[in-house]
Amino acid sequence: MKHSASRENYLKAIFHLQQEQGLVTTNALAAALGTKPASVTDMLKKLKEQKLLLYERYRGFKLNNEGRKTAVQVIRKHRLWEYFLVKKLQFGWDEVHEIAEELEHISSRALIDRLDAFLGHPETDPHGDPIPDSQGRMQVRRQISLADLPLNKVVQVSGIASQTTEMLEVLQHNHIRLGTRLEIRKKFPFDDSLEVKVSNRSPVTLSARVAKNVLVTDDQPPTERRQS
Amino acid sequence: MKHSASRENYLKAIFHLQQEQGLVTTNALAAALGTKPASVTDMLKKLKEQKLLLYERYRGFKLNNEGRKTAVQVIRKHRLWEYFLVKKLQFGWDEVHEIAEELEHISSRALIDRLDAFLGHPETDPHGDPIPDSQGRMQVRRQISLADLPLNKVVQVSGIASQTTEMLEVLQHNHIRLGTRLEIRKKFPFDDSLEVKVSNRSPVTLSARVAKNVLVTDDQPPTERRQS
DNA sequence: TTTTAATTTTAGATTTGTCTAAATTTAATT
DNA sequence: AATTAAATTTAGACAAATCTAAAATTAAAA
Repeated sequence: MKHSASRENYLKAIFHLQQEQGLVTTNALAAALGTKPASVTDMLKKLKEQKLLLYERYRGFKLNNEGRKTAVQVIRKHRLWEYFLVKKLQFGWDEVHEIAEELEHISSRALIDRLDAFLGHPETDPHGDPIPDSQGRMQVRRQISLADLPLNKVVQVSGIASQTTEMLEVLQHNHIRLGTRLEIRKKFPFDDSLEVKVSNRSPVTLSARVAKNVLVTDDQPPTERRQS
Repeated sequence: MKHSASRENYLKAIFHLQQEQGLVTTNALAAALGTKPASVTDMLKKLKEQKLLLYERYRGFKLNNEGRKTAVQVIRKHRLWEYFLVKKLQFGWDEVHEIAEELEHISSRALIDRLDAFLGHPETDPHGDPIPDSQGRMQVRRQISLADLPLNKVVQVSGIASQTTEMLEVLQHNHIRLGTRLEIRKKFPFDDSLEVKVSNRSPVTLSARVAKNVLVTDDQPPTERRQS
């Protein structure tokens, strides 16, 4: 099965929205893809015809098994390429997303399996997101949002939900990156902003908006995998 | 300047045909691209509008400076990726062409420059073809066709002109690959076939068709580079 | 130098993915 | 329950890249 870059982007976006929001709406998908709702509807019909999607007009949609499998393979490719770019080509973790968006659409299966081996079968990408293995299995991660973290509990940054350049700029400015250890010192109910202590630095203040998009784990990364 | 994959393929094909045949025809280009002459004409008009090509209807065409520069960058990407696939991912030199055809259209300049550095600025790809540097300069190679080689002169295989799977299969079967040392033992004028002694093996016979596509150098690879 | 053949180009159609504007359906409010 | 608002879909159009079939041009042969 060969899919166009555009189709793959739709599948990937639907997959991610399914995970986060449970149900996906045409508008949300259009926003995620930077396209228009009408275009989304057009594509949904095509994906349904190709049996990648369960869809009935006006009544919502979700990936079926085949669509999910394809989406996970695209995510696998994206994250392996990100890992390659950071670990082998010395890119910064905040520079690789755009490039991986292109590389993820290279179709060769042999390529990605050999790349995986070359990299030593990494389990998480440079943003802390789990990399599906060649069977589509992916680590389960007990991530919570920094916004939901109780006071004075030390955790490790394990993922960034919204990876816009603007967002990553804020984090970089505050010396927050994957693996950074931090804890919440104070919460301001007025605007839900937080005072956060990062490693051995002086405390910084993060807006609610930023905090919501910083994902943390209080655990060592677990090693179980489960079927996607 | 961003160009579509299709435009880049046209530029690359025109560049190669210019080198080999001197002048390029619509039919030859269509054949090289596996497309129809009418499609070529359509694209020529677009490339002319984008000022990558000198073209007048019915009167032939060739790349201008801008078009040549773009073509060379695509070739650079193609050959660096091939080198990466063979040297880092352990692909065979006869397996990488298709994959590099996709990878060559990834647009990031930073990516290709870092890949180049990661690979140690290689000068030739796994098929023996020179890799243009970041300025588009490329090694001059004194290659001649095996078909034009005199008897009993030991040379090294330095390039394969026609890289079809079928062709590469013949070469692999006869243990001929890049860097292989060989000499011609006998020429058969009847069909221009050759008896060739490969390294320390027993002699094999090659058809004129195959011999024409095997390129050899009698020299150490020269190190001058010249502007493309 | 006509005539014939080959090459190249145009004309019109098709596919993929997108858009705007209008219509339809569902959800929310009064 | 009727009305208004929001979300979604259809209808029709467009750009890119391709195709087939027919026309135009150039080259080759008689």
